[in-house]
Order: sequence, then structure tokens, then C-alpha cells
Amino acid sequence: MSELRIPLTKHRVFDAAVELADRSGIGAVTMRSVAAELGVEAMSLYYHVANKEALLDGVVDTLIRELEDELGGFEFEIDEQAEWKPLLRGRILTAREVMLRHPWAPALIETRVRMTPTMLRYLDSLLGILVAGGFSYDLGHYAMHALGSRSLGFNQELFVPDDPEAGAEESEAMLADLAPQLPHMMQMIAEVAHEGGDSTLGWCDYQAEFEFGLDLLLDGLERSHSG
Amino acid sequence: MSELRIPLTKHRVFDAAVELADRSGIGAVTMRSVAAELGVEAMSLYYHVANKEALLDGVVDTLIRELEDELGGFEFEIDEQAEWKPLLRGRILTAREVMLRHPWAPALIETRVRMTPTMLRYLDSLLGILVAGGFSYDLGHYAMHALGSRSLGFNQELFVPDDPEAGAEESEAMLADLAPQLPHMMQMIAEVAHEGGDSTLGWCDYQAEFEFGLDLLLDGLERSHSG
DNA sequence: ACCTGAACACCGTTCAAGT
DNA sequence: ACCTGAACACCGTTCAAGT
Repeated sequence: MSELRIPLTKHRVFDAAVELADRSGIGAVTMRSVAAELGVEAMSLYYHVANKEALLDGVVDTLIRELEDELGGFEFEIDEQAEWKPLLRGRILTAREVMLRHPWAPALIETRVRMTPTMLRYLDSLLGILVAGGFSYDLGHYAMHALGSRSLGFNQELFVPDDPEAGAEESEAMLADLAPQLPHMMQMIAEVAHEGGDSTLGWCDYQAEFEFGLDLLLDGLERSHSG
Repeated sequence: MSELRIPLTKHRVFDAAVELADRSGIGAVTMRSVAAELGVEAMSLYYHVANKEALLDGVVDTLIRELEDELGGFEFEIDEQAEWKPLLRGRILTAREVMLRHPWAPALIETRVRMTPTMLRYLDSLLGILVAGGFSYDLGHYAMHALGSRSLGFNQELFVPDDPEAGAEESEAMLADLAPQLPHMMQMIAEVAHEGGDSTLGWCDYQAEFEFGLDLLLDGLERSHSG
């Protein structure tokens, strides 16, 4: 609508890439397509970002800033030491909500090779919660590694089909062939499959599984630090 | 040396790709470079594998077959229910040894979108150990998801610098700038850094951290199933 | 049955050039 | 200061063609 040309900035480039990824997947994010999204030539982007890696780092940073907004900042207050657990848990489940809005994000984050400033501040806040809760820095350090990607609200599934529908189809065909060699899995599918019902994610209810694994770790950490 | 030309097979293609990745990283694995490794043109590969994704699936399958050899097969024997924990732990730490021989493997596995037959048989054996140890299929199912990539012997690190040396340099420069905003991390580094010594992986001893997280989960699972 | 050559569409990125 | 056009090296992949 407007005739005036808004000048490009780093952040407009990042935002455009996020929108593109939300709409068409992270694979559709190329220098050329992001530029097109902004009504500009591909080479213009290089004036604002060093290269594609820097662009993708910026995309991740943008997502964590979205999380920061959601949380109303990374600052926290702890009145009692016992509060670290619900505080950490709530923060992580909020991170998960952000990730669920950008389903391509976990795979992207796993390919990152350097930390972004916002990410560091977020992780610092999680560590801060543990320390305020009575953890030593040493145990806090181990805890952060044990949580791993769960800090950001996603579980590292070993295989994540692009399209859950298509993946399920293919997997089932393959499972049928391999069935004789997979006695326990077949039995598990038989026993667990028809129990679900309200899960929107097929017979694996990822939210419940995420929380199960998260609580296993949080309970274990609680025991490590008080025991 | 030999004048006779060994005909190409799927498995020779996969093996060549593994060797190439070991030598030059997974980024160096292209259809053209794998073909060159085999003294053949790139297009010849398409006679044996459907496309590059299939090739990479085959590479992963090859690694898990290496693990199978190491374990002397995926079969297992459990005399007492209590044995599930050391059995599972040992199997996972063996998987980790295989991964340490192929440091590019975790990143590759994380990009996979479909299971491979050997991988399925391996995971089936882990599930079988749990069930033989007294787990219900339902709890076993949750346990497998909670373990996630740890089943294969690697931890879901959020950022894994390509070159640990280079990564450390850059990170430290960035940490210095951000230090005022990262009070807890700076404190942690100060307290934990000079404790290490025999760690070959910098001030983060990944092996110890992996085992800490693994045991946290195994202990938690033990409690879930007997409690 | 197995391999090849030429060609295509698509990348990220450079560089000198425009305004 | 900000953006562009043309060009380069490199991908995965096709297709018809060779032996």
C-alpha cells in the first residue's frame, strides 16, 4: 500500500526469514527467497548480514527474543529455594509453546554452531534459577547439560518425519516387513496404540512424553542436590 | 593395485561415504565426491541409491551395523530383572564409543527423517531389555522417548562448535562482551574452570556429563517402574 | 546390467558498478 | 550508505546414450 520504501535492516531480514519458514518450512529459506519476500535482490541481504549462517543465527535469536517477550523478560524472583522447580518447569514449558509455533525451529537450532547473545542470556537465567534454588555451580553446570535441548522446550526425537502423515504411512509399510525382527516394538504398538484418543499427534502424544522426560530429569536433579 | 574392477554395490557406496566423512567431515560428502572416492562418475551412484537422502540413510544404517558388530549382535540375555540397568547402560556406552569414532554422526542422525531397519532392530533390543527387566510396554515407550538420542550414545548439546578450538576462541570473545548480562555463567566458569585437568575436551568433560545425564534418567526410570 | 556425458535448475557468494 | 547485475563455482538430479 505505502509508497515509501522502508529501508532494510538486519531485524527486518530476520523477521522475513521467520515468516517464510513458518509458511513454507526452513528448507524454503534461501538468500534469494528471503530477498524476494522483502522485494529486494538477493545480493542486497549481504549488506546487512555476513552470510547465510549469520542469517540463520539471527533467525534463532529472533525466536528466543519471542520467548523473552512471552516471559516478560528473563529476570526472575525466587522467594524460597524450593521454588526453583516450578519456576524452571514453567519457563521450559513456555519455551515449548514458542517452539510449537515454529515447528521447524528445533531442527534449525540443532544445526547451529555458535551461541547467540539472546540464547546465552536465556540459558544464564535458567542457571540463575538453579543457583538461587541452592544448586552449586558445579551441579548447575551438569544440570544444564543434562537438560540439553529440553531447556528450549523440545525433545530430541531420533527421527522426526517431515510430514507426520506421510511418515506414518511409510513407517508402517516398513514396520510390516520388519515385524518379525521387531518383536517388542510390535507388541508395544499393539498394547499402547488403542489407549490414546485425544492426542492430536498420532499415537505418540509428544506433549505427555516431553513432560515425562522433563520431570524425570527435574526430580533427579532435586534428589542430586538435596541428597 | 588390482586390475580387476570391483563392481559397485550399495554397501560399497555407503562405506565410501563413511570413510569420506571420517576423513573430511560430513559436509564433504557430495554425490560427486563419493563417486570420485570410488573412481566412478557421480551419475553412476544413482544406479545403486535412489538419491542423496537414501545414501545418507544408508550411511546411518552402516554405523548402526558397526555398533551391532561391536555388541556381537543385538540379542541379549537377562537372568534377573535387576540386570536391565547395567545391560542398558553398557549398550548405550558402547554406542557412544561408535559415535566418538565418527564425530559427524550425531549431527547427521538428527537430520534423518526416516528410520533405518538396523536402527529399528537396535531400538527394539533396548525396549526388549526394559521389558525383560519388568517394565510395562507403556512405561517402556515413555522411557525410550525420555532417553531420546542418548539411546545412541550422544547428548543433545545445544551448540556444538565444528572445531572446538575455534569455537572456544570466538565464544570467549563474545562472552567477554556479554559478561555483564551473564552473571551466573561467568560465575560458573570462574568456579568450575580450574577444577578440570585430565579432560581432553576442554573445561567441559563431555563424557562425565553424558554419564551424569544418563544415570539421572536410568535412576529415574528405575524409580518409576518399581515405585 | 551397469555406467557415462551433457545439460538443467538451483544454490551461496564475489565483485565491480550503479544511485 | 544502500542496493543491483552479471558472473562463478558448486550442488542434486534428469535423460538419453553408450557398452
